[in-house]
Amino acid sequence: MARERKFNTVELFHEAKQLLLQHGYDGFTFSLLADRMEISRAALYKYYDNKEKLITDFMIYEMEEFLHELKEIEKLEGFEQQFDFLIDLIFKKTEVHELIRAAQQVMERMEDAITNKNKLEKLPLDMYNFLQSFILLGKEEGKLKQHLPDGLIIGFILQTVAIPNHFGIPKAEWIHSIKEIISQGMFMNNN
Amino acid sequence: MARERKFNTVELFHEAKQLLLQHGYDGFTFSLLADRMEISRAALYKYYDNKEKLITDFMIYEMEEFLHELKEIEKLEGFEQQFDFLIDLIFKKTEVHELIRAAQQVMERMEDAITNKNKLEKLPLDMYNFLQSFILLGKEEGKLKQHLPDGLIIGFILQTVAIPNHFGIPKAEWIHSIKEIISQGMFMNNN
DNA sequence: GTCCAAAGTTACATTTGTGTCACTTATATG
DNA sequence: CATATAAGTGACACAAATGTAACTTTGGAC
Repeated sequence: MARERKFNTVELFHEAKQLLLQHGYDGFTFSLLADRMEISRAALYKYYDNKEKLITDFMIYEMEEFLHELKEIEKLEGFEQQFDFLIDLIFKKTEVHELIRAAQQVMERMEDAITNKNKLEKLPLDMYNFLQSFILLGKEEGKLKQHLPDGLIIGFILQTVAIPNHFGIPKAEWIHSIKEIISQGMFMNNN
Repeated sequence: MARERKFNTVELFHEAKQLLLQHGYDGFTFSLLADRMEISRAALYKYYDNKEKLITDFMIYEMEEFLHELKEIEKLEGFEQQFDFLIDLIFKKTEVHELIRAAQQVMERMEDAITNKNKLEKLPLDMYNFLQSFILLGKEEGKLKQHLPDGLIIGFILQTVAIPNHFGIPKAEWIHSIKEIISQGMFMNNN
């Protein structure tokens, strides 16, 4: 009983992601977004009170999706299979990491929109906590070194995705080498 | 034969760095910077034509300083000493990495200011090339695995600085564990 | 002490973004 | 086919950033 919508949330979030990755929080504007969507700027205000609301809604959506895919890890048996799955997932969803970074920026300037703030603060920790059971499995199976802090192990793995491949090493070799360094290190064993 | 300056380039770049790290390229403004320096905005235009010029000048300064400190590495004998020096330097100058990231953002929007553009594109590569002789030494001494791509080894080491320490693990333990993972990996050797 | 040149400021025009409101348009339903 | 209603637009007032130009201040040289 009303007119058809010109865009949906998935499209909107897709364009928002591009802009956020390109310009960061401060460079993200409703004008840019509206232009890309080929709608008027005012139309965006029908759905989101302001920039903060839109961005936080988007980030929550994005992180929840990542977390959802991540939960598939539980279906795999044994630490080494889970390890491979995790690395591959991280490289499939390269951006989530940058977005978590951007999320910090947003939170610094958030007084209101408390609902979202709570959710947004909780999600990265949820992810870390969820991954901790994966780390625990690795330590129980005697695969991971006991004395390394869980937080570092998780952070280390997640961070590898951001290593810039300046010399254009082929993706397969790149990921393979990263797995090797993470697991066995870059030193020879001849000391 | 003229009036005394209220600020010097070092102060200026110091404040610029804070702002850039906090707000990124898009959120960096002359107003913010002038406020912090307690000078008028217009005074900045006496020295820099625009935002791009100031930021690129600053980045070149910052990277050159890092490169200069990095060159001290040549005075050290043997790969392992150099390895320790490099890790410590990276953790001392945590921000350089984020700045290199921000530099990419700037370059995308640079048509003019060609002089700076060339210099700015060159510097990260200079750093990589310089570090390659360090990698070469490691491989020659039989300390580093021959088959790992140089670019990955360098990138990997530089990237560790950005791992977020969400759980506040003490700095000494943190850095020590990172060195261990880089060199020996996080897996046990019992496979 | 005068005077020049560089340092700094104030004030203005322009542009870009924000948020709001009155308005128009499309369409499912009766 | 009439109409209620959500979707979308255009236009306004306000705020903030940019770049420039005319102005004032300072301090060393003569």
